[in-house]
Amino acid sequence: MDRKNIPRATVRRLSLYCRYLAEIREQDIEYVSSRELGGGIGTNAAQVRKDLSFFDRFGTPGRGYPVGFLHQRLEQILGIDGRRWQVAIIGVGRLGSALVDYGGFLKHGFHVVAVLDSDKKKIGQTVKSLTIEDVADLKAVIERSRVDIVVVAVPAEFAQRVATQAVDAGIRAVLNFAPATLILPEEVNLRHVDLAVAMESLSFHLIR
Amino acid sequence: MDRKNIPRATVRRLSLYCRYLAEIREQDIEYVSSRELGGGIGTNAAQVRKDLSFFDRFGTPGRGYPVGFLHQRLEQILGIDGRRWQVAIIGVGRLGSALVDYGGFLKHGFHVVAVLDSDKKKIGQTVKSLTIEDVADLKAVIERSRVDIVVVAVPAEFAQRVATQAVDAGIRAVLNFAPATLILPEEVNLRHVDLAVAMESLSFHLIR
DNA sequence: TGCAAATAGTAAATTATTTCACAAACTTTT
DNA sequence: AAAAGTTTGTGAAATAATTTACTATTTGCA
Repeated sequence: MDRKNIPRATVRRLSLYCRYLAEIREQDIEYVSSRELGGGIGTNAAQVRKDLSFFDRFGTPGRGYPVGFLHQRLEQILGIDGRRWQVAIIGVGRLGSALVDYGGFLKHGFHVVAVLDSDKKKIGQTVKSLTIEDVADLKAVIERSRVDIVVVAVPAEFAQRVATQAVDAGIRAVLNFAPATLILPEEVNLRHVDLAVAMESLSFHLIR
Repeated sequence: MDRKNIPRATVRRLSLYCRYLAEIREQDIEYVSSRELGGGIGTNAAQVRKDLSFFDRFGTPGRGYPVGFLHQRLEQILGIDGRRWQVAIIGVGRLGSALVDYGGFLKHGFHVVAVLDSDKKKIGQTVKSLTIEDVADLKAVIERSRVDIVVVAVPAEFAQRVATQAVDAGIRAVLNFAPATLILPEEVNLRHVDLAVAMESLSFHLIR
């Protein structure tokens, strides 16, 4: 696989291509053109070809891309082929618990292996057969359960603290749901799922 | 306010600046430099100045930006100043219900005024003093409740259908939580909050 | 087999976004 | 009141991402 700098937008689209391919694979479609594939995720043929060209030559001129093969290769490229990512969710509020049994997790090789909170009343209870642990023991939990990815679902004011603790415990990938900007070392992979930002962007465009 | 084409990334950052300003405003800080403001959201001073320069000259050389004033102006620019956006949530599964009483909504002028589902067992029940309505009545609900923004929180296979119905009923802004690409007319504002894409992007970078 | 149609791959052009660099404006100090 | 120190706003430069345009393959059919 490639060392080149892949645009972040390209990586995002790879996920979307992959999802679309899974769908049409179900329908036993064998080949798909860059035009169809682009149309399926709301972009164009040139973008598809450029995105894929970062990795390999997957297609056949005159025919398009072999659906099954490309799907498989994209799963490899995305690191969701057979691999098993261990996820810890910090913060078992409404959102946190919704995430624990979010079906999409398991389907793509992401396994929730630990759930943590700071609320003494919640610690010890179980969610989906996982015992809620004390966030004070974060480092121990991360090591014991070999966590790869930490999901931050705590209130904004605690988000930076738990994220920093997770990184100190060796975590290299963080998905943040808290409405807060996290400042973490460069080398840590950080993604935000920010409802407020999305809503405000809609608001911004609606009034124009 | 301006007609120019504002980069999407700039709009995203405006939200973050706004949030950061709200925080330091609480601490009665009166001025903030572009450097501090950038640092606060993980970008740099030049980016801050360029972003703000799309709209107006807010700062004072040698001093920085007046916190309260800039915060207020950004709220205006984002359309979250006193205005009241009416939101309908379609799909009252785990995620949908988590969203209904997501505090951050109300705080920024977004009011959930309707909740819909297709499940006969859920229709008629109440969530946060809202009666769950039949998604078959979507158009009527949107008109009656003067909905501005529709949040799609249904399973992927139904997402396109309800989104299209919402647009047909006059909706111009959609926030999609379903793991599906929605194809909607250009002029409709569409944002995705896509957990799978975020996780896969982390996975992609972790294996490199 | 040969020819028309379709489509991938890619270099170059274009467009968009970010960063640089510096003059002008303002504050603070002496 | 002048000098020194900050920090903004902004054109220009640099970088990044997308789109265009064209070549080369491959298919499918006569």
